[in-house]
Amino acid sequence: MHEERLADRAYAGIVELINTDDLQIGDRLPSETRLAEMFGMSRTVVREALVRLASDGFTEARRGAGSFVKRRPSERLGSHLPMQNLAATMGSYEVRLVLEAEAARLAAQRRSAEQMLVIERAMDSLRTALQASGPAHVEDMELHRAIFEATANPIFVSSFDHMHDEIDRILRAGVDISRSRPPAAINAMIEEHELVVDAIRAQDGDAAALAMRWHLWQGRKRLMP
Amino acid sequence: MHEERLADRAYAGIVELINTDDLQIGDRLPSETRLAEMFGMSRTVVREALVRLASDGFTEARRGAGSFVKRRPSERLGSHLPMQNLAATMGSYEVRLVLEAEAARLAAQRRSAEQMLVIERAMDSLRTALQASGPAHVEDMELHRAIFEATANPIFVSSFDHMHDEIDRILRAGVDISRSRPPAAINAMIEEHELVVDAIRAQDGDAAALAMRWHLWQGRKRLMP
DNA sequence: TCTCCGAAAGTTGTATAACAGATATGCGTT
DNA sequence: AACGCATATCTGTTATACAACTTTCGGAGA
Repeated sequence: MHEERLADRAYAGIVELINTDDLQIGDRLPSETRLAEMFGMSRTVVREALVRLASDGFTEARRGAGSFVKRRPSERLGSHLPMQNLAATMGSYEVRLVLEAEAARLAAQRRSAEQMLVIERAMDSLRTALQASGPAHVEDMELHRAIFEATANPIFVSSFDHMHDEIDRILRAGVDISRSRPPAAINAMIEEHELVVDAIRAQDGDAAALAMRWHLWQGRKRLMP
Repeated sequence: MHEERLADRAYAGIVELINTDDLQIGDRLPSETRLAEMFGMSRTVVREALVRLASDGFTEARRGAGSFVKRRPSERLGSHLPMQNLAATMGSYEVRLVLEAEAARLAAQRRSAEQMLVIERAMDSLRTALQASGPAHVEDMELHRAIFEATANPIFVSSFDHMHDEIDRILRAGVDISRSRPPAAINAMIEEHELVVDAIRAQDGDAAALAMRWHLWQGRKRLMP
C-alpha cells in the first residue's frame, strides 16, 4: 500500500495554511513548535516538512526569526487535481511529442562521439530486453534520456526528468504499462527506436525529429487503438 | 553573509559520496547513523540532507531498508555544474521556444471562455506594469502561466512550473533581468504579447504558436543582441 | 541436503528534551 | 522621541529512546 508519512501531512497542512489564511509573500508562518502542536505531531516532523517546502522554493527559514513565505504554492499541479487516467495519458503524449521531437533534433545536430556511444549502448540494451519479451521500461527510459543528454542542454535534461516523474506518477496510479505485447509490436518498437538512433548517428536533425514523432505516435496507438 | 548550515555540507558530502564511490542507480547508501559519524554531525542533520536529496529526486528512502540512489546527481544541472550564464540562458530559450509555442497553439485551440478571461486580465496587468516602467517579471510570468493553464493539460502546466524554476535558478545566480528598458522595447514587448493573446482569442493555433516563437526570439535578441 | 520459519540485527520514522546562536520585542532611561 | 539593553522567541543542532518495517541468518523439520 502507499504508506503516508507524517511529514507529508505536515507539508500539505502548511500549504493549506498559506492558502486559507491567505499568507502573502514575505509573511511569517507560525513557529515550528506552534505548527507541531497545531498538527498534533512532533517538531521533528514539522521541520522535515519545512525543509522540503524550502527546497521547493515556497518558504525560507531565517535563523532566530522564523520561516517566511517566499512563493505562494497556489494552484500548482498536485494531488487535488484528479484527472481521468486516459486523459492524463493523452496529455502526457502531447508533452512528450513536443519535447522529445525537438530533443531528437538537437541531439542529432550536436551529439559528441561519446554521447553517440551511450545512445548505441542504450539501444542495444533496449533491443535485447524487448527481444527477451521481458519488461523494457527501464531500458526505454534510459535510451530516451540519453538522447536528451546529447542535446548538451541541461535544462532539456532536467525537463525530461521532470516530465518522466509526472508521467510515472500518473501511470503508476492506473493500468500497468508493461503488459505482454504481441511479437509484431516488439519488432515495430525496435524498428522505431532504430530509426531515431540512425538519424542521430547521421546527424540529420529533421529526420530525427520526424522519427521520434512517428515513434511516439505509434506508441500512443499501441496503448489506445 | 551567506551562513552555511550543516545540512548543506551533509548534502554536498552525500552527493560527493555517490560520485566518488561510484554508487549506481539502485545502490544503497550508508545508513543515517553511519553517515552521521562519517561527517561528524548528528543524525538529525543527515536526515535533513537526505530529505532534500529525496525531494530533488536523487535518492529514495525505504523505511526499514535504507536510502537508495534513484538518479545520479552528476549529470543533472546543479550548483556543482558551473555553466556560463550566457550558455545557460541560451539553453533556456531553446526549451521555452519548444514548450511555449506548442502551449500557445493548444491554448488557442482549447481555451474556455473563463480561461480567456484570465489571460486577458493577466495581459492587462502586464501592460500597466510595463507602461509604469517598473519590474514586470511577475506579471510576465503570470501571463505565460495562464496560457499554459489554458491548454487544459496539467502536465504542460507542471512542465512550465519546472522550467520556470530552473530558469529562475540560473538567472538568479547571474545578472538581474529586471534592468531598465528603453521605451521602444517596452512597446515592443507589449505588442508581442498582444499578438499572442489575439491569436488565442481568435482560436488560431498556428498564429498563436508563430506569435509566441516571434516573441521569445525577440526577447532573446533583447537580452543578448 | 534442502526448505521454511522465526528470531535477531539493522534501518528509517517519530517523539522528547535540551541547549546554542541569532533575532525580535518591549521596557526603561535619557 | 530616540536609544540601549535585557528578555523572550525562534531556528539550528545534539542526544536519546522507541516504534515500525526489512533483511539476514541460523536452526528446526522434511
